[in-house]
Amino acid sequence: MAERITPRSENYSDWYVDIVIQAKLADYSPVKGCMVIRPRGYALWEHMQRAIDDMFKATGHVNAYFPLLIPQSFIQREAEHVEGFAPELAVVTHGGGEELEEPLVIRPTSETIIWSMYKKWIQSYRDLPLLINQWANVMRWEKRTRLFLRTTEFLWQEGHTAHATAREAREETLRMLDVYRRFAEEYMAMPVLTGLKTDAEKFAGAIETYSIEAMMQDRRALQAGTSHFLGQNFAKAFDVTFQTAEGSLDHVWATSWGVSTRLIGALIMTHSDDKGLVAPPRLAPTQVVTIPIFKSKNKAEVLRYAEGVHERLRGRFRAEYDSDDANSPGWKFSEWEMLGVPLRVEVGPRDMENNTVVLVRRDSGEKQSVGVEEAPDAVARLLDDIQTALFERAKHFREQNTHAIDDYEELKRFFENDGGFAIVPWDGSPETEAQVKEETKATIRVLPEGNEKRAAGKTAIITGKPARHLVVFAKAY
RNA sequence: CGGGAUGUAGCCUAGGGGCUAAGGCGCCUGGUUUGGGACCAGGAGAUCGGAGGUUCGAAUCCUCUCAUCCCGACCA
Repeated sequence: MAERITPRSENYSDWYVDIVIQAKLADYSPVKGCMVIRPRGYALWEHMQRAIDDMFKATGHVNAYFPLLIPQSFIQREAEHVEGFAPELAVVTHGGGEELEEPLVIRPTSETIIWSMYKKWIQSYRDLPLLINQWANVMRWEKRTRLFLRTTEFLWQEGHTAHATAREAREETLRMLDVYRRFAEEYMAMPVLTGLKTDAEKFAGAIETYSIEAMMQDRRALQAGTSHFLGQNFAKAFDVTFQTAEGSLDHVWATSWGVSTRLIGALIMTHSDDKGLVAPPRLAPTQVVTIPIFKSKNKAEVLRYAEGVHERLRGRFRAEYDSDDANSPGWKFSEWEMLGVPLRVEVGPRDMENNTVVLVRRDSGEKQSVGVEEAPDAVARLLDDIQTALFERAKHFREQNTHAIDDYEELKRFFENDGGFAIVPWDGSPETEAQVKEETKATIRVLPEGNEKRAAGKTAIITGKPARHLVVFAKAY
C-alpha cells in the first residue's frame, strides 16, 4: 500500500514525518521552514486552544491582539533580549514600493511591543495586575526546521502580565506553569516534569524561566511550554512605572508564558505507534467513527441500522460515519487508525441480528460487543478509559527511562546508549553544565521544585563538590 | 551554516546520451465484492524539482539553484 509508515524502530524521524503527512495533520509549503496546518491538524490545535483558553479565563486573563510588525529599535531596547533574538529575526525593509525609514521586524515574540503599550496603560497600582494573553503567529528564522516541532512561522499564545510586586509576578509565573502542567496531563495525556531552567537555557530577557518537559518515545526531552519571571527588565527598558498606594513610583514586575503548535508534535511523539496517529480522546478531531459492514444482499438494512448507531453517537461525541462502498472495511479500519481516531464502531449483519455493535480501541486494539442501547454510554466510558490509559502508559514509559545517576562515566554511557532522563547531582556551575553538554549532548532540562533539599549530602558529578542541585539531564529536541 | 543522501504522474519506483518515458499504488467509468488494507475490464494523468549550458539529439552529461531527509553547528 502507498501509505506506509516507517516503523519507529527503523527511523524515528522518518516515522514522525510519516505520521504528520499521512494522518493529514500538515503539509510542506513552498516556503522553506513553513508548513500548512491541514484541517485535521488544525482541529487538534482548536481543541487545545479551547481548553487552554478556558483555563486562562478561569485564572483571570483576557485576550487581546498586538500587531505582527515591531519597530526594529524596540527589540534592541533590552540587551539580553536583542542578543537572544537578533539571529533569527525576519525584517521588513520595504513597504508600498519604498524603503522604510525604520525596518520592521516580524515578531519573534511580543514582549517589546506589548510593553511599549503597557507604558501608556499603566499609571497606578490600581491598573495592576494587568493580565493579557494573545493568540498569534510568530516568526523565527530557524536553520533546521521540523514539522510542528520547529518551524519558521508558528502559532502560539503568549501571556504578558504586569504586577505591582515581585512576589505577585512570581506567583503568576508558577500559576501559569501549573496551568500548562494540568493541560498537558489532563488533555494531552502527557506527563510532564516542571521546574526551573538554568541560566544557559532561559529565555533572553528573563530573570527566571520555568518549563514543562515531556519525554518522547525516543527518550528525548521536549520542552512543551515555558513560563518566565521577567522581573523589571522590560519595565525598565520601556520605562513602565506606576504609583504605589504610598505614593512612590516603582517599575512594574512582569511575566510572560507561552505554548505553541509544537504541542501537536509533542502529542504525536508521546502516543502514536507504527499504525499511525494516536490522539487522546479529549483532543482528537474525531472521537469515534462508525463503519458499516455489509454484503450486497443486505446493504440497505445494514446501512439503515448503522446510521441509527451513528445518530445515537453524533450529538454527544465528535463522530463520523464512513459508509463509502468503494473501500473494504479492512481498508477503512487501517485508514481511521492512521488518522488517530480513538474508538471505532463496527456495525455488521451479526450485530444487526443481535442488536449490538462492536467497539474497538485505537490504543490497545481491544474489541468488545455492546448492546446498541448502551453504545453511547459505553463509548463515553471507553473514551475516558483510553484517555487514562494513554497517560498511564506514557508515565510508565517515562519512569522506566528515568534513572538516578551519580557517576559521570555512567552518565556518559547512559547517553551513548538508550538515554532518557537522568537525575544527576550538580554543583550548580555553568562550566560543569557546559562540559556535560559538550561531551554527552545532554542538557539540563529542569531543576525540579525542592531539588536542593534532595541534593543534600550528595556529591556532584565531574567536580566532586557537594551537590547544590539534583537536576534532570536529557537530550532534547 | 558545514558534511551526506534524494528529487521522474497525487504516492512509490524503473530507465544513466538516440524511436511514442515504463510499471505498481492511488484516481475516474462500469460491473462484481465487503467482519483487517478485494477483483475484473476500460480510461485520464508527466513539458523527468527549477534555470542555464554542452550536443545533431538531454530524464540521462556539466554548472548553478530550490526543496526534503539524515549527521553536525545553532536553537527563550
